[in-house]
Amino acid sequence: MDRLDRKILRLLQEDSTLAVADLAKKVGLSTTPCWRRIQKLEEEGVIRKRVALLDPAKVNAQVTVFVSIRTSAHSHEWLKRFSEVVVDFPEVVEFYRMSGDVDYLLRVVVPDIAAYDNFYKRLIQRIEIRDVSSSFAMQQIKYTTELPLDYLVVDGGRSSDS
Amino acid sequence: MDRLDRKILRLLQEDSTLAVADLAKKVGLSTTPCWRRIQKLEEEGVIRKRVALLDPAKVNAQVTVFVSIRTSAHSHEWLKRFSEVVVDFPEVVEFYRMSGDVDYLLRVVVPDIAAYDNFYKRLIQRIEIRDVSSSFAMQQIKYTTELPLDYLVVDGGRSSDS
DNA sequence: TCCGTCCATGGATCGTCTTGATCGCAAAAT
DNA sequence: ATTTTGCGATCAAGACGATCCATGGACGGA
Repeated sequence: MDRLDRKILRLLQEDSTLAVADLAKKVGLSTTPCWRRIQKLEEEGVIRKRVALLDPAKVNAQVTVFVSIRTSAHSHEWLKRFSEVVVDFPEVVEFYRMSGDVDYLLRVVVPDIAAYDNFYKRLIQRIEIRDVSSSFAMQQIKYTTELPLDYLVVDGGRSSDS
Repeated sequence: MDRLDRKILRLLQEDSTLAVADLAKKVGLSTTPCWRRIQKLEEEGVIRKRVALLDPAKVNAQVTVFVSIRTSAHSHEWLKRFSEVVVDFPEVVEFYRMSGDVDYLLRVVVPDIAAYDNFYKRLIQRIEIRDVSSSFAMQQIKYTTELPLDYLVVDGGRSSDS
């Protein structure tokens, strides 16, 4: 994993439709070794998958709600079922177990407040939850799937190269 | 926008490397009209872009921190500068303006707590912020870039088809 | 010096994309 | 009832990119 791999990852995170030849040119390699590096990154699982990102507004899923859940002392069974139920909802796009005050945090995506209410009802109908609190996002100022590559350990030192 | 478009979107959200011919087969079309639909969805901006998703652990960015920011009455200038500064950090992968108690919510991705501390210092060094509170995620139970397509308005009624 | 690793280059093959043309069906319009 | 219109199916063909192989050269370490 060196500076060149990092460049490749940076570019593919932005646009995975780039042709290998173009990618190679930008990275400063010829196509064959560039192609091999991509293969390796995929084999190693550094590149997990390639997906299409949709416009939330265009698919009528423009409202984000963060749902904080507190759950004082529950059985292992409950936790298991809780996870399964939550993960099943396509509206739940992120789901974290947290430290501190809140136990679980969900990011839920819906068209509007009415749809969120409906989602909420369906959720608490499928599993009993103690303490729930919802916060609505007014605006999504940044959303990216690009992970920072600054922390990658490269063998050639920490060149913070483009 | 009909049931077939929805199927196409569903599949491309999962895996954008699917060949048009295979996609067409799964959708129940022949390749040419399927290809034309994909083009249209891209022109219309329903499909925003195609990207590679990386494994957070493999790029040393496995820790998620949610940062809640409260900011009692600030100037428009401050808000503008605040947004610019925050968006600039590659560690900030999501950034929302919220309703209710918290004013802004960030999702920050770093390798460990030490790196978060460093990030935090760099942030408050670049802009003065009143009230900040950080919550660490212990576990990422679900993370998907797939938006729910159940709310899409299709002309052929609400067939909740595969 | 010798070896191993990595790159550049060129070429060959193969699959896929992309486009155009034509035909047929079915629903909507007149 | 007939026409129009809007898909989709099918066929065909050229362009393009991915993939793989073989060769030769540069560089650093043992």
